[in-house]
Amino acid sequence: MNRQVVKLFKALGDPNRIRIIKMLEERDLCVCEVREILDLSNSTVSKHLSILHDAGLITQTKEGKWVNYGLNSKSDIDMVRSVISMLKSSLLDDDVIRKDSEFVKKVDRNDICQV
Amino acid sequence: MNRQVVKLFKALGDPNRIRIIKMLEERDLCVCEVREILDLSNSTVSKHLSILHDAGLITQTKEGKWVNYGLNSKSDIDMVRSVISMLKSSLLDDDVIRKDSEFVKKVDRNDICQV
DNA sequence: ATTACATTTCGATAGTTGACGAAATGAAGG
DNA sequence: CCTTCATTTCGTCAACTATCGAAATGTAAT
Repeated sequence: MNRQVVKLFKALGDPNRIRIIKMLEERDLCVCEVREILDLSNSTVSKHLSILHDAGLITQTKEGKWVNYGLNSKSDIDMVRSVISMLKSSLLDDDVIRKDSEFVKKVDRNDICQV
Repeated sequence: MNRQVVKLFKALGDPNRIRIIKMLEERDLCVCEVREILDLSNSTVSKHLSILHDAGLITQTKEGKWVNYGLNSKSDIDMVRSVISMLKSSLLDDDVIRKDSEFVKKVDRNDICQV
């Protein structure tokens, strides 16, 4: 059967990846910004992002030495758009998610990105 | 952070559980009907159903020696209702899902349930 | 072309998951 | 209360996943 749907839900079945999706609601982010917020290694964050990308949930664009990841809100796939908009109205009262969002708003890539 | 959301997506991140959800769109089913269709052991099916139940996606009601599982379309949780209705309009063209649905329509519990 | 730094890939490892069969539990009817 | 049969729980095992650090790759500026 259709593995894309399973892949989509699998991608969302991890707390760190949900946090990433919610952070990307604020703005596009690079690997090292996400690393700083989630407090994981670069390689782990890169892997999480590639899983989300593979599921069609996020886009990936090069900008100089950075790779910007953003929500794929314009996806061709109905279910991807639905899930993204569904998540937009969820977890609004979650402390971790709220803190993450604040951090994303405040932080400047040039301050925190030094591997 | 809120583990319920993660639990929900984890529950849906398995092809057999997606098949179960889609079967339950046809009608309520007991463990051994699902076992027959998915061709898994009883214990495995029971586990899958308990994961879906734990995620709030399905209801569980005793009927004599059977336990009927059904979609929790009236859930209090927005995201559960959204996901259920989202899945209703998905995978309509999937061969496995279509075959499963046909099977569910045709089959009688009393014919197939003998462990 | 060398350095600096962001990112990805690789190899290893601990923890989780999906599967089974066997044993335990529960419910209905003799 | 004994049997039957649906279901759940338990113990085990193989496969998968999340994580890390190290090595490899990519890109910009010196």
